[in-house]
Amino acid sequence: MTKLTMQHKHILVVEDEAPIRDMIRFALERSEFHVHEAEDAQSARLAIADQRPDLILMDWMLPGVSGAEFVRELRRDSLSSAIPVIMVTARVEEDDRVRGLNIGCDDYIVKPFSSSELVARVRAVLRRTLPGGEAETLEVDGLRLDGASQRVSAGDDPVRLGPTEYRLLRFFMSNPERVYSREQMLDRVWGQNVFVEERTVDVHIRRLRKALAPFGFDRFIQTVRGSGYRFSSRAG
Amino acid sequence: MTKLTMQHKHILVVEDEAPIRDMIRFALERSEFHVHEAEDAQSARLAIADQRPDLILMDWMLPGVSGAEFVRELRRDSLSSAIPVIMVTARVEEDDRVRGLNIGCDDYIVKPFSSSELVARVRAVLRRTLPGGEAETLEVDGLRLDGASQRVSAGDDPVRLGPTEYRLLRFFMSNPERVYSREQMLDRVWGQNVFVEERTVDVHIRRLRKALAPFGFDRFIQTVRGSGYRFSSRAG
DNA sequence: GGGTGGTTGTCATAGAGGTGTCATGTAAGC
DNA sequence: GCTTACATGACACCTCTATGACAACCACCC
Repeated sequence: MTKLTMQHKHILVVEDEAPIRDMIRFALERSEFHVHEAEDAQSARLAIADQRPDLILMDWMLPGVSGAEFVRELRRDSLSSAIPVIMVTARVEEDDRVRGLNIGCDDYIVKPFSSSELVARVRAVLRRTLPGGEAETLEVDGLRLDGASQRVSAGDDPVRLGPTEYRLLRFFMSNPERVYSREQMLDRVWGQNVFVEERTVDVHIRRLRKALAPFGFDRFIQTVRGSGYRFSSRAG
Repeated sequence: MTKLTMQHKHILVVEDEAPIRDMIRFALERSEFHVHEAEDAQSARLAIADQRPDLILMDWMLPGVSGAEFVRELRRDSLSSAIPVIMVTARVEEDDRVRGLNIGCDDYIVKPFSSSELVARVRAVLRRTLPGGEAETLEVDGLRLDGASQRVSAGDDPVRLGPTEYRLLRFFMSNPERVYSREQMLDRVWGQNVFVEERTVDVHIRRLRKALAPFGFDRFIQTVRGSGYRFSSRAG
């Protein structure tokens, strides 16, 4: 497990209104987070590539792109697909659109909010997503997932995985010995509020198993009938 | 088998102000949840024992006990320790709120809130906590049931169980040394209001015994003629 | 622009696997 | 010995999962 202090975590605030940005910065820094700022999508992209923040706090309304679109973009890129996102919305925007669309954010917070609420939600999301930061290297019995290079290998042989299978495996390896329902997996691998059939998980499980099978590692991906799946190096 | 869809989940609303209770009930029922209500801690206790809700929505300020205290109480009792709790707080109470997520509740929501925010948070929490229910690990004399991985092992050997047998064993292990009638077992293992022959319990008892027999643990499942069954590590 | 190779989500279908009920065998209590 | 209650094996039904195929989509290159 990584360091338990979530202080010193880097948070990127993407918000075009300076007063709100300041308020957020003040609240977070008082709680000992490191804060970076971006006013628009473009500078956010740079900041992400540059700083590799641990969490992104993003306004729903950005000049140019909509928040939803931007989150989708982030999720597509393997560099940023693992970074949790908290969406900031105004109360008036807070209806169907925000949560009906395919946004893959991890939580959201409604303006106006108090600084303690902000900090609490940031902490909660970090707590949920922390283990398996992203750059970490995970290894189980010769199956190695290198977060920095985004590569998976079995012994000396490389394992070819699609982006989704990679994220799925990373999720499993950072949360082993534990059953997850298809719904939970959609939340944590695909992103929250994404409208995807639950059965789609089965298909990606199969693809992951297929890629691991030549090395015998498909035995790690275990089906728990009626509940979901589990990653475990021990026998089923 | 019971359907696992999130609709039809039972939610207990613990709130002393009738208007807010009504608003919550309206919002949740429109989203096809079943709602039960309680005005204070005492009637909440009864409702929990009686209805076994899937989620509790609790006001921070209750007459008598504080919400925090009540959550702590719920977490201590094995009957309720696995039920997720969303705390409802007023904006003025926000100082306490930060502690909210450390208190043992799963999320919180600030008054005034919109019904869509309420429903979204309820759904999110249910999604996170769905499978398996209890995550705690139970062990008796080398027979181990691990809630997180939904796995049962006898010493080092895994024990293969179907879903129903797993739930049955978990029920037994968390309520040992006590006789339960077939009807009680149907209620607590199959779910209330399920139309199943009482004799079916016998069959699942047999299946459980069969799975445990290779390790000698079938002796824990004891028949009490005329009454039902009992789980006990002591001789029958 | 139009391929091209790769990835993704959905569906249809096949196939395990689990479930509830019954018929029959066996033990317990009187 | 008789009655009643439980144990057990078999079985038809049904739910859940595995798998292959496919069309839509994307990034990239010619």
